[in-house]
Amino acid sequence: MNIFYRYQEEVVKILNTMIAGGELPAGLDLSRVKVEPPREAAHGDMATNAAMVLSKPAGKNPRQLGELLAAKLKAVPGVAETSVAGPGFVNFRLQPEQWLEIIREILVSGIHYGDSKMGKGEKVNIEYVSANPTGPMHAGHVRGAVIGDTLASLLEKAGYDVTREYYFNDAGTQVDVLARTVHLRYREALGENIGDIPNGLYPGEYLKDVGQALAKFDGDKWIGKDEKIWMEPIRHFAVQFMIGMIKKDLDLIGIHHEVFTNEREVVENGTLDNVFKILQEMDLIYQGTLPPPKGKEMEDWEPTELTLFRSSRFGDSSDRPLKKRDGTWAYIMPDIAYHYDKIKRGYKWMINVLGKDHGNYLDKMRPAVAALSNGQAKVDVIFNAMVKVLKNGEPVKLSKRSGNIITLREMVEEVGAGAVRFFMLSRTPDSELEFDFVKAVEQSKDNPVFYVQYAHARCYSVLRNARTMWPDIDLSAGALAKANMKRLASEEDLKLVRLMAGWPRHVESAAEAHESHRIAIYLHDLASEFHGFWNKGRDDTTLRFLIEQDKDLSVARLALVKAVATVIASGLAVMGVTPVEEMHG
RNA sequence: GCGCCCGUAGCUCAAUUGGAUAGAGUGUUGGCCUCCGAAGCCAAAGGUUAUGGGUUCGACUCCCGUCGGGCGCACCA
Repeated sequence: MNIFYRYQEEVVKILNTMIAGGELPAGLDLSRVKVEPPREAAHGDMATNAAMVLSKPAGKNPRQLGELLAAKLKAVPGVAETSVAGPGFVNFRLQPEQWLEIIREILVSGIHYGDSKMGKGEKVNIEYVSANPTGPMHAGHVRGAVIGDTLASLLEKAGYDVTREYYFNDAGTQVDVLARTVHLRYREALGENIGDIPNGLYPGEYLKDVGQALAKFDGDKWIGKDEKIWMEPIRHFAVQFMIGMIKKDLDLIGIHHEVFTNEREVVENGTLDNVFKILQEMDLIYQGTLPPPKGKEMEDWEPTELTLFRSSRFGDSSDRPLKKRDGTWAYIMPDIAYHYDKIKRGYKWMINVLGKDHGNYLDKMRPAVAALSNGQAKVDVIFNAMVKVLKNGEPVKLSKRSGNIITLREMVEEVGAGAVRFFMLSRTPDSELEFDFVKAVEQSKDNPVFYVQYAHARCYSVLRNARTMWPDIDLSAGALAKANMKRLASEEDLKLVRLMAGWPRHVESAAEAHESHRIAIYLHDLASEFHGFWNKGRDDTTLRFLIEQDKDLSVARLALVKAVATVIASGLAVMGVTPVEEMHG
């Protein structure tokens, strides 16, 4: 259990005793009482807001209440000293052993340090990538892919039951275009001179592979036939091929979805009709005419009676059409049906990672999900902004082979999967990101991937040197956990430990906010603290990790170093980045 | 015009979801290698958090207005 909760419980226990003893009025709401690390380390190890939160309902001066609480808190085992500060914060320090215990916990838990039960095993569905199967993965897809995949890992670490899902549209006009292009490439594969790819078809040369595969598979059976005959089989063939290609691309950055759902299936298996019926039975469907959009000049607007969904009952700005005027389904209908399918599969949260240009997707889905789940399920959408791909500050030249895009494969081959993933998480999703091929492999502190990896490698460097110094030393986590941690008495030691003690809190708050990029920020902080410690050892020999004359202290420091490496590895694991034990090059 | 997102150091971005003196990197200035990896570290400097109100013990964070930017705006995917 995370150490802050432990002391939060102690604080609540004290408050309850005070209520029982009449020092505080009964019926106080203690849910807002928190124990957190103070912003300034100088204030203490932990701080509680209890006195400030309760002063009004308890009718007491916050400082006085704080003094009362501080006095009682001081008697709690493990607490070294307490004080009241500012508007009524109760700050307290723990006995160093309390902190040092964290090192043992990290060593024993390994990469699972920071795992939480916050999610209570609730089912969460994260849908990401979801690119249409018409081409290879490219720069435009990578960011959402990494954000979604990392969020999935993060939520798993926080105790949710996560499904990684990919939804692709194989029912729209784009896949028909794909089929036509593939037919052309197929004729080419069979020796025909097709000339330039006509406008409106996909120019990328990657479709040559599909054409060739089709030629090998079906021979010349589609030559000279009418489109009506070959459209469906070739579309199917091409879509399957592209999905296979996308899976291979995603594998390059370690992304593996568990469930692939296609739109055609949702339509053909009747889910869509079923959902419409359900909405009708709920009396949420009617025939009506919407007012024109406010203020916008619509030259072609004319009042039309459409089949409408009463989404405004669920917070939407207006009702929405589910059928076009010709009676066919509006485009949001399959999406609604798909979400209904997810609801039926038991998800409490449905998270969707989309590009910023999808604007009001959330507004459209939320009412439908609220209606269809009876308010039980929630949708969230993470919108991510564009990635600008640069090389030394200059826009990267586009590749002909892939159809004038920068493919994921090129990115990974040039800088490695770890750097790609780390960079994609280095900013909040909604801000634009520059991905520079040169910077991503630069070996300096400007490069956050390098900086964090370097800290990890340095840890292992220390461990290697320890073995040189004491060839028979046992560096296993189990052995190091038995080190004499009390020797870690310097402020530098404790700063690192406190930071690592906060890892479980970061995991939980990042998971709750659905913000995977915070992991990268935390790791950067930790790496920075470690590099700082390392350099202090240059001036002050008592702060070296390895001190030949003092093996007892050295072993304790080795435990600390191993713990740092473990927490970094734990964070990188969430990000899907492999930690390195040595830098090379 | 309506809705959503955003506005933080010269630049690129954080800020433990309402906490105490708003932090990193870059750029500028000055230091640190007989020493576990200087691929790094330390120090100085840089701010009325776009702006005006409000909510409360306390606001970058929540609410309202204004200014500025991005995206989306009946039935097109």
